Amino acid sequence: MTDAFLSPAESELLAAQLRALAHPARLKVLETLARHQTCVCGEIVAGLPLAQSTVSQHIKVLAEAGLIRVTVDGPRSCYCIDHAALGALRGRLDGLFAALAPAGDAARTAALPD
Amino acid sequence: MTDAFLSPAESELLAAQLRALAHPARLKVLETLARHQTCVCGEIVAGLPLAQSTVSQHIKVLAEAGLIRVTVDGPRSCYCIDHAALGALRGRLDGLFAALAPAGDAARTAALPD
DNA sequence: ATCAGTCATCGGCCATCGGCGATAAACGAT
DNA sequence: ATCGTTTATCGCCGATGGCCGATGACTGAT
Repeated sequence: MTDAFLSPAESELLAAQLRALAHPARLKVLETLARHQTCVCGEIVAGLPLAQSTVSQHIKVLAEAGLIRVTVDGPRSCYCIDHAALGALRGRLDGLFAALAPAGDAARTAALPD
Repeated sequence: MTDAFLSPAESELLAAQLRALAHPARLKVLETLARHQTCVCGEIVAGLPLAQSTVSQHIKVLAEAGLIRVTVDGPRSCYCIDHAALGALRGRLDGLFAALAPAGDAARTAALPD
């Protein structure tokens, strides 16, 4: 484990998923999806100060990153958080933070000065 | 806790830091910085297939996101990971993942099917 | 068949990103 | 003062992102 913490492919994947998360609107979409724990559709649009087409784009980004799943349910689409993918991402992030921590400082989980 | 998991300001900050992380080159910069646990300078450039100016830009992005700190040391600049900021970010991410998890599923940390 | 509702996609607009080479700025050494 | 070294900044470019309105595809109901 002294060679490379992230393979190029891993790095690319992690970066892609982080990029999908790295937008307030998309964070809000995920939050909305989590609140109604089952899938919703146009409610996401209602909760954002953006046009429907824009929200649709954001949803697409999240879906392409594999963070949410789409289910076509009649005339409307329902989305839900892919908890497995989110968990995997969390694992990757844990690995990243562990790699970036000073040497073997594995116990540095929740002890923050501020 | 039924209202908003992320305030608009929090959301903005988190998104900004995630965006800083969301690039393979910048991940590599952080990795390099972590390996030489003290600050380095042009070694970062040597470890990347990019021009010096490009790397400098990436470093700037990381610095502006508050993830690394710059110390001018004579003619050369030394960078080091801001572990406090990284820890804070990790905390924010933990909060995010907790908020996105199904209801009160706090124990879903490392049990992933795939 | 027609209409209304829902969502995805298209095209356009502008801002930002990511890359580069070139240049400037700061410093140590000669 | 003049180099050489190191880093930051400046244009420049193509590509991408984010936003919108408009349109299209699909469905269910009339």
